[in-house]
Amino acid sequence: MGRPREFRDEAAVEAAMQVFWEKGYEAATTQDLCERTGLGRGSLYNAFGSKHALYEQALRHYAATKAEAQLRMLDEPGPVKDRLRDLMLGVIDADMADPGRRGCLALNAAGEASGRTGAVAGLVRRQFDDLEQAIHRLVLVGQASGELSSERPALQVARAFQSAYYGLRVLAKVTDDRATLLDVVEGAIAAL
Amino acid sequence: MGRPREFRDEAAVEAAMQVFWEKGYEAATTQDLCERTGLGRGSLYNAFGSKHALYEQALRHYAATKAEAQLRMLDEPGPVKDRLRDLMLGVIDADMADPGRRGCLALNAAGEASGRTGAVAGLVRRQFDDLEQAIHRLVLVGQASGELSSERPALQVARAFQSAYYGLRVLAKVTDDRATLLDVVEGAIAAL
DNA sequence: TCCATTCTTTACAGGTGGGTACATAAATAG
DNA sequence: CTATTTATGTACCCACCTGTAAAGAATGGA
Repeated sequence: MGRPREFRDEAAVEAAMQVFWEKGYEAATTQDLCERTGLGRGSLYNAFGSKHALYEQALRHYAATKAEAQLRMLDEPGPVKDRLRDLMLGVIDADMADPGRRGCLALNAAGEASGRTGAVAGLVRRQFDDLEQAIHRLVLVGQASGELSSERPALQVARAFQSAYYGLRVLAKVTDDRATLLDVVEGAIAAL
Repeated sequence: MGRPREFRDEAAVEAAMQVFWEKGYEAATTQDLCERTGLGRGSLYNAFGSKHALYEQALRHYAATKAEAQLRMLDEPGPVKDRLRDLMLGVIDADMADPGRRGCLALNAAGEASGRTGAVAGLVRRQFDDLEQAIHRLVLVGQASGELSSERPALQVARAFQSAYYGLRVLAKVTDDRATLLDVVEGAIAAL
């Protein structure tokens, strides 16, 4: 009972996520969050408790939407190499189309000192682990079908690819040269 | 003429670099900088002008010391694969020995929104380019001597390795599992 | 010795940060 | 209709942030 919320929690978290994504945790102000969510300070603190708690919610929301979409992309049919290549090409398109060069929120969180301890570190680690597992499964499929060589352990291959993936996202932040990023993609695929 | 400085500029920049490295640009306060450098606010602002200008100096200092040391490591004699492997193994040792998990300052700078525009972005880009060139030279050497296959363009190989290198540094921030990181190393070397 | 110059110290300014208190509004249960 | 519960809006707190002003301390040169 009691007075009902005038907003959807998820919509507010989505808006907050955008703020943290653009500015990072430290640089984002509670005023930014109020403006973007459309909430007054009272409502925002009543609903989420603190800036940091809202940040954690935003990271969870990112995992459940953006990161999840990436993982689903890997489950589509077709050759394993094509799926992994499409994952990287999709990232290049998305990152270069974004004028703010926000990159990956989880990766940004890992970069800030506040993201290397406590609950945030756990959320980031989980997203990294999920990606590792998804790639690992895919490599196993490729090795089973004979598309990929089975000379090296699947987990090692998966981890090397994952690493190249994060490196790609880092590079996409500082370079405007698509050719550089495409070299990374072809290099990573050739290494499978 | 005039009253002489009571400190060495480089020592102050080194101390400031440590602060930015540990906390990031946004979270570092001018008070942190004063305490760590041992300077009063007046001296600090007189010498460096602003927090942001000092940040740029710190990045330059990082490039001239830490990053430069990495590049020199690549110039030592021996097989190309060994040199590139040692680069990565050195990073694993350094990153895991660091309780603060600070990682690479340039990479951290790229993660913060303030590091994606203006002078800071340029400084970061330059460090990335320097590493790309160093690896590229090394791959060319390896291909010329026959140690590495010449099937793929040296620049592509170099860029893929560089990408894995940055991915490794990202992963080193969130995982405590050395085996994961060693997989990345072996995967990246095998891809040469 | 006196001056111009540069550095150091201290105090402070103006603004902004995250967070809270409180009065008011909107709903339900009885 | 009243009591209770929950949400909203406003006003506010106070700690802290970056940057500056001003006065005193060292230097070199005339």
